[in-house]
Amino acid sequence: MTDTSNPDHTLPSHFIRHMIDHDLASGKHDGRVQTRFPPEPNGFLHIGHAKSICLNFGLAEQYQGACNMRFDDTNPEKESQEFIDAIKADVNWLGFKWHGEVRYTSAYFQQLFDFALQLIRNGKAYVCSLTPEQAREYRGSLTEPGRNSPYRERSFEENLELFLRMQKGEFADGEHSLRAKIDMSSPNINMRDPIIYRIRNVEHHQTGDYWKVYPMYDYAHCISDALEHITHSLCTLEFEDHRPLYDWILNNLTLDSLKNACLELGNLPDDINYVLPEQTEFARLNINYNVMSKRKLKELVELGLVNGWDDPRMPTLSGLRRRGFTPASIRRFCDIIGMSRSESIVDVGMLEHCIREDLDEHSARAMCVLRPLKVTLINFTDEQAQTLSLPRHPKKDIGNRQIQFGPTLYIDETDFEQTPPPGYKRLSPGDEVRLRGAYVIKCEDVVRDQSGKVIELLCSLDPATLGQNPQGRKVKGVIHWVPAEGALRAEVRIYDRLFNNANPDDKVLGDFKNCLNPESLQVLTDCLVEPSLVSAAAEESFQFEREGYFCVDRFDSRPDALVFNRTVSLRDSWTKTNG
RNA sequence: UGGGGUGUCGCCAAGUUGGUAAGGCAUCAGAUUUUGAUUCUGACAUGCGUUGGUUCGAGUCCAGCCACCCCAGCCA
Repeated sequence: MTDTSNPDHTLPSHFIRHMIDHDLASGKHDGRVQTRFPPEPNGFLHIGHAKSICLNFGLAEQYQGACNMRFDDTNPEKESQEFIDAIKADVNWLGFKWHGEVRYTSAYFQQLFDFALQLIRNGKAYVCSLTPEQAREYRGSLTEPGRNSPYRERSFEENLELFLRMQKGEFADGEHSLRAKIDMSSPNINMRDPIIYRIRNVEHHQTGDYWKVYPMYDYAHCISDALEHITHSLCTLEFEDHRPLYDWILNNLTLDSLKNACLELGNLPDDINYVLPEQTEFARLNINYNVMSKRKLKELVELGLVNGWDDPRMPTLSGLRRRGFTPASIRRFCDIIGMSRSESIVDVGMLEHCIREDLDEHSARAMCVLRPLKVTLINFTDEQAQTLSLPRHPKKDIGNRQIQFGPTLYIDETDFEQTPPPGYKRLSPGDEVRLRGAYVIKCEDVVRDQSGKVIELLCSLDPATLGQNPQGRKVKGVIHWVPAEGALRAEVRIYDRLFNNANPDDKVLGDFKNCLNPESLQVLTDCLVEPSLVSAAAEESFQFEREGYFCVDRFDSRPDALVFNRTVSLRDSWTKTNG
């Protein structure tokens, strides 16, 4: 990635790296680091997932280990192949390579089922026939212990028979469940005989209609980790209370059976010491002015409040991509936000900083006039027209672009002010300004329509100012422009934050949708871009000088009808302090 | 009022076995600049949720408070 051009960027230390260093020093996993990224394919990935992706894949890279890509697909009702495809595309786009083939928890359903049989045989699991409502009642509450299920002491023969019949499809959803026999009075509710298998008579996107019982996350995840010989199982804070269960499941299965299954799957080099995986939690990512929950993002999509999962205003990876964010900028962001166990809300300015940093260095410059205002040069004729050559980048030598300079051109409406405020450095009546890469011009007259709106500026040009400063006076400002001859019409989509409130999740708002920013999308259809942009490729990024960074929309832009998305504006210390 | 966590600058976040508060973002000031961009320079926590205690010395140890987050899906 572009990190190679930034030798200053060193990997920050954090508690997970410290832990791994410690494990490695003690020889715990024979010096191996095996991680995994385990999304459920029930939605699109967002920037919060990027944190996890960068962590898991990044750690594997740093320690010469490996990171598996695994779809945690134990709940067929909410999942689909569409999401699987989108997630794989996003991870690839971010630039990470997973170890071997893509894994699926569903590919372990048989092993998982066999391990359940083992638990039943050893009296560690039983079939419970309480209804969901009754089960909730028996579970107790946060402050009161639960009560044992009346089915808790069924014989193992009966449990075995019932569980087999559950899988045969003899029962309706919810009629029975398989539960781990742990402790109904545990202060940790996850340990009150958690359900590990439920009946679901539905088709699974990977396994079809073969299975009638599906394992729960807590049961499947730890075993899947063990089967893939994961050394460090990293997840977010809300799973902290699940860790005792993660360990309980693995510790109540025989180590040999786990190891053998792992060996059979080819996930364990036979000369290596088999150690069970351990779960470690980190804080999930929150960014102000954004929502990060899959449920809320899905709601925005389904209610049509945004134009799909890849709407450029969405914090999804596909949205950020379409907006013009680069994989390098997102990886960099994940690096600088750090890793800790304290819940925090990162300023969206950090993300903006990362994309500006990347695009400033790598994107070509170009000129685009968002709101065209005609300028006619009164002392310059068609015969004097010439071709100007401007560098594509102010610091890096990536060639030049050609621009026609003639007597008619366009500047931005906002670069002219009839009565300029103090400190104004643009064009105003009787004043001079430089046209970027060209001459200094002076506003001699203003043409208005009946309503008084300025529709044209008549300016004079100082022929001695091409490539050099005028004698005896200082010209304060530089503005961008586009030639009337050859400029291309373009649509430019300007995006603002999706929410007006820094914390859309705040309960006092009632609903997060109450603070949607009605002006988050502004479409400008009469923009003019310089001729060199005819050859702009889909997704290519440019800095439109003095405006910001823009990319060619990967879906809607055509050579004869260009569409640009503003990724982010330039930093601006002028409009920040003035209107 | 059960259990599990977290509290270091406006926002993130480092802080080895206690030794006298890294860095980034943002902000402010100045320099350079044919992008009010970039770049550069400088400023920005006697303070580490709070109250006590131990100590020559505490963000780091101890105790008590306070605040916030997570958990009662046959979701993940």
